Amino acid sequence: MQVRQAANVIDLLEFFAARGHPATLAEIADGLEWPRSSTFNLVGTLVSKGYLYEPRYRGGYYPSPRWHSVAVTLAENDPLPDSVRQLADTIGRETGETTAIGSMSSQSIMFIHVRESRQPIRYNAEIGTTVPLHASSAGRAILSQMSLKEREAFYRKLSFEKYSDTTPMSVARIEDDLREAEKRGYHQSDSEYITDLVGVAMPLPLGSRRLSIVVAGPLSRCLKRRPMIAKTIIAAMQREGFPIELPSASAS
Amino acid sequence: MQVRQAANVIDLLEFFAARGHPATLAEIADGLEWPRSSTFNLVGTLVSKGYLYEPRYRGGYYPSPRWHSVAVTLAENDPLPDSVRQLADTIGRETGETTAIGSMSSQSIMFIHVRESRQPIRYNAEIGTTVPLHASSAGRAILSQMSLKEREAFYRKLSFEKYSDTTPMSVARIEDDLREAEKRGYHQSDSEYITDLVGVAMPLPLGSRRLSIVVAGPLSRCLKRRPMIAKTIIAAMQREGFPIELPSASAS
DNA sequence: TCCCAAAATTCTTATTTTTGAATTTTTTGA
DNA sequence: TCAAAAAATTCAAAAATAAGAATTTTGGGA
Repeated sequence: MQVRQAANVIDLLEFFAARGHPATLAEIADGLEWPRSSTFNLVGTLVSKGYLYEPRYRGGYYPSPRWHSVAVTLAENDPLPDSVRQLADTIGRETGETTAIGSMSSQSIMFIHVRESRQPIRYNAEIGTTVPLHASSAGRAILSQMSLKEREAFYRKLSFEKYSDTTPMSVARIEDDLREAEKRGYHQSDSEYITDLVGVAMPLPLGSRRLSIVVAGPLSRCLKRRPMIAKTIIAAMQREGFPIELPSASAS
Repeated sequence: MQVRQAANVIDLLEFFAARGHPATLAEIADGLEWPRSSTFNLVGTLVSKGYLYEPRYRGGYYPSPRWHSVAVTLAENDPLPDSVRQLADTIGRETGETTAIGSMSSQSIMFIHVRESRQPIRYNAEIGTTVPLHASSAGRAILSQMSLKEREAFYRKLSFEKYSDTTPMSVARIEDDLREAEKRGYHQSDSEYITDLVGVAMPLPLGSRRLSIVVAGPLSRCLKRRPMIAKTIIAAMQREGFPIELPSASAS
């Protein structure tokens, strides 16, 4: 069950991030299509908590700098090593495509670092974007780091949803993909979740964290380049001292 | 009316900021004294929004780096000039007491920048801390920048709450304080809101923003030093080119 | 491999919250 | 200065949620 007002807090935060300047109650209500009275209650709660304030008298509300100080504290405690950021940056520069670091998150994989391509047509992802674990190369690069037992636990909860014609729709198909990736030496995807989107991914174990690195871009530019992109990723990983592993799909 | 689940999102965020590492559902539920099922729903909502993730498989949840990227965007759009931060730092260093920049926020004043004293006994405030507009020197330094008409609008909504023996309990008393501050050349407070806390404040108009700067510390150390602290504040403001104003309490 | 304890997840209704409409306050323009 | 419009705030019925208890799943130890 979704907690509506928790989602509303997030929507309000993103509303302000997109807007970039204060908004009155009426502007918030109109912008998010919320009833005035609901907006009034939510804003009042966040004001009383110290997370919204009125920068100018009757000039509307804006998130207080407290968000920033809390977020910095959180980020300091959950550090992604600079070497990993640099790896993504290097690979992003060399391939010219959007490059991201993925981490498992429930049924999905979440990007915890993103280096966007500058091409006019590119894969637009941001930190926090999630994609299905089983229907993406970044996801399968994480699945391949799990034991068969762990994967089976995951499959038990998985409900297959058809995002496109190429979305894998069975456990057998996913396991096949993992075996093929092992032979090939890298994970790949072709419009399984987002139409026209092609990806190449490698597992990126980091201590006990299971991460993956993925390069993704439009079909037109990337489909044929997949082997070359994989070569670029693997070369950069070796240069920077990351282990190259594609554990057997049947490993226990 | 308070929106419970909005407050819960904030509490969860601060729970993680204080904890510094991932927590399982059970740990969150115990730590915040929430029912398991409610915790389950709230965490699920934040996960689906991309604001919580599982850094390690079954290793508990942690806020995703998305908080950080959104908070940075927000902070970039609501900049407090570096000159103001430097002013607070200078004054904090020179007085040895906690120094803050206040901004109006509904019925209160919120600290949007804080430079904490390093003394073992000191005023502990953080970004986002609020204090009553009428019962603090930082607040009256903001009130003094408002026209009588605006102040009257504020007084109409004000409900007088007795925080201590010296809390001002009438409009006349507040207006008296403003007049005295005008003669004195600075605003001051003595345990009006927090017992044992003494403050000295100056208005800090910044374009159309009405800010104030306040130095606050324990009674034992600060009561007699108030004139000296005021001198330090004013000298620093003049050096750094900030206007010294104590608008008449009766200005329209 | 099985069993047990702990954690996660589901389910249902009593309770709380949401929100449309009404009211009050503030701002704008004449 | 006044009137009209816009914004903020209140309120109570309607609707959605919270959370206790039950169930299922997981991980660790024998």
